[in-house]
Amino acid sequence: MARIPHLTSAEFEILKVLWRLGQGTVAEVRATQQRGGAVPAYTTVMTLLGRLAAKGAVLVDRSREPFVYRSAHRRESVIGSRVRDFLRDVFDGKADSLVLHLVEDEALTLEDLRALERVLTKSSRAEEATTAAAATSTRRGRRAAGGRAK
Amino acid sequence: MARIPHLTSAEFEILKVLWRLGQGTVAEVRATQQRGGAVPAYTTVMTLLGRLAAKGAVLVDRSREPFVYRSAHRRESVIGSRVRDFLRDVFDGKADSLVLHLVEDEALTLEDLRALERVLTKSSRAEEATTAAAATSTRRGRRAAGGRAK
DNA sequence: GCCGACCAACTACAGTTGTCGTAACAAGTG
DNA sequence: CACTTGTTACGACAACTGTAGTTGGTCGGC
Repeated sequence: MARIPHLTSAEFEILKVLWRLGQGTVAEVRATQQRGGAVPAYTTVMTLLGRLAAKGAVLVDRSREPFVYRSAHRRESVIGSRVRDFLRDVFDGKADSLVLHLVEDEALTLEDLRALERVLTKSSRAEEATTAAAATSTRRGRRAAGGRAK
Repeated sequence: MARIPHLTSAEFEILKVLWRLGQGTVAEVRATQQRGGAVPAYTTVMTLLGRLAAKGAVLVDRSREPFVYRSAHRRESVIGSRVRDFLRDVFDGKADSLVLHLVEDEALTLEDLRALERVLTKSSRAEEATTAAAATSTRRGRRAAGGRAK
């Protein structure tokens, strides 16, 4: 599980664009960056992509010019890392505390929670089915649920 | 609803201590700061408390020496602000996306979710009851569920 | 064969953050 | 009283961040 380097907020924004595009040149990233109003200078985007490349967060294809950049990690991994950090810093690592807060703060309703649960119940059943199928056929299986802290 | 100023991570740690203590002097905060191993220098804590005071995040009682500091905002408010920022930056403001991620990332199990729901269902019923009682008796009421975005 | 459009490499720079060191002062102690 | 101890007020600083200007090379045209 590759460790995700620390990303500043400007860098993270760049990554989000890269995930959206799949990959892109400095100019493409710059054009896609849709934050309200001002587009950052070309060199600003370049600097950021350079820093990201330096810390291994993006890969650069220098065989083509202009260089083509893409994220070195899947979106889910990076976001997962951010969530874990946030959880550790703010909720002492306890995910249920966060969800509880969300509901109490009315960012989420009880109904949202139930809807989510329905979706998840269904998908988890589907996954069990495919896992079982895979197990009996290809014997490939998938990584079982790892041990979660506390 | 007082706007919470932006807090750096070191500043937030100080606030956490202050909430734990209720209030405290530089020395007390410093002693309570329990991060693994190294205690920060006395002046480091002072600088941080000073910066927090400067941005209105903590209140200082200078009538007593050593000065006594305490958070200017309730824990829930500050955390709520942090959560909202995080949600906006990482999940496009969608709380349900975050919870979905949590479950998919196994930080939370379906069972945790159900347990949470049970707790919340019970407390929301209790709140309804008290609200109704308050409404019929003192006419005081409480802020109704505010409009949530989207 | 010079020109403007692109592009990568550097350099720059002010602001922010995390951590301290020093000076100066009040109170307690031998 | 000379010292030690606990405090506040300031100043410092290196690392990190967000943003961008400058330099110098390439390439397709006119």
